Amino acid sequence: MAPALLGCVLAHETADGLVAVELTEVEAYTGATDPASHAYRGMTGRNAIMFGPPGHAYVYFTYGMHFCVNVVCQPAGTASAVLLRAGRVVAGEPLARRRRAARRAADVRDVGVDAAAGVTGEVTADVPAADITAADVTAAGASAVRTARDLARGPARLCQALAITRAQNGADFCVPASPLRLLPGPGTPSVDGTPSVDGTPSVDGTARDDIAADDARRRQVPPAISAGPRVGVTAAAEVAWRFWLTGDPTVSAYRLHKRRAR
DNA sequence: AGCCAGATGTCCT
DNA sequence: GGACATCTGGCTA
Repeated sequence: MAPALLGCVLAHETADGLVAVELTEVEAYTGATDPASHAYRGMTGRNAIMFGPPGHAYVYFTYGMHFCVNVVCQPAGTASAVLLRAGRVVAGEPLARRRRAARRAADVRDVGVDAAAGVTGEVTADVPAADITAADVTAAGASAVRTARDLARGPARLCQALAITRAQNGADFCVPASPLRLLPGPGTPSVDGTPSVDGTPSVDGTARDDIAADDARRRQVPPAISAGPRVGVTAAAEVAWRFWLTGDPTVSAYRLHKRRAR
């Protein structure tokens, strides 16, 4: 299921508008046989959704501040899920950018940087990085999201960009009327390996050059899929169940898990 | 590339 | 009561 989800489009429509991402990175967790899975030790209040029917969202809260979303993949009774780790924004980029910038400004304010108070609405989306001075960065809240690639690059960033929280835990990805939907995308291979042409969503006009160039490339060459160890897990750290679109700039950086000192 | 803080839910002893 | 987490962003070197 995990590599099959690459190239599919995850869309979430809220009162603020629609944001959609093409999935570029995922991780598989098999449940009862997988020491890294939340379901490894059986059902609990948190992981109950994973034991339910497939096609639903399992959302969990971690590190005291982040949400991550999984797709439940096995029939009811068998816990198994695919973590959605990263994607490229293909619709609603301005809204995604506002959500990410708002989160960053809040973080900065919380640690007492007054400059963050001035951050509102759009950030420096079209300013070349070289033109941004250190003072500008500080004035903008030290950390405005400046590149399209980072909007959903990482599981918690993806949830921020799509406004996925605990409220979406258990949501059905496969109901056409649902605000949260999972759809075939431009990079979704057909059964014989030929990329599908139908149903290609239009990219709204604000995509950055690096993303646009990569979009153009992937329309000509079917994206290759790479596999490697999962990020941030201690148990079963060697299992290569992380899958991503080879060379895609929106794939997150690999980080070895580090245990926190007391 | 590596180290660190942040902030809280979850699950174990 | 306590360890740790399917993470991110800022900093140092």
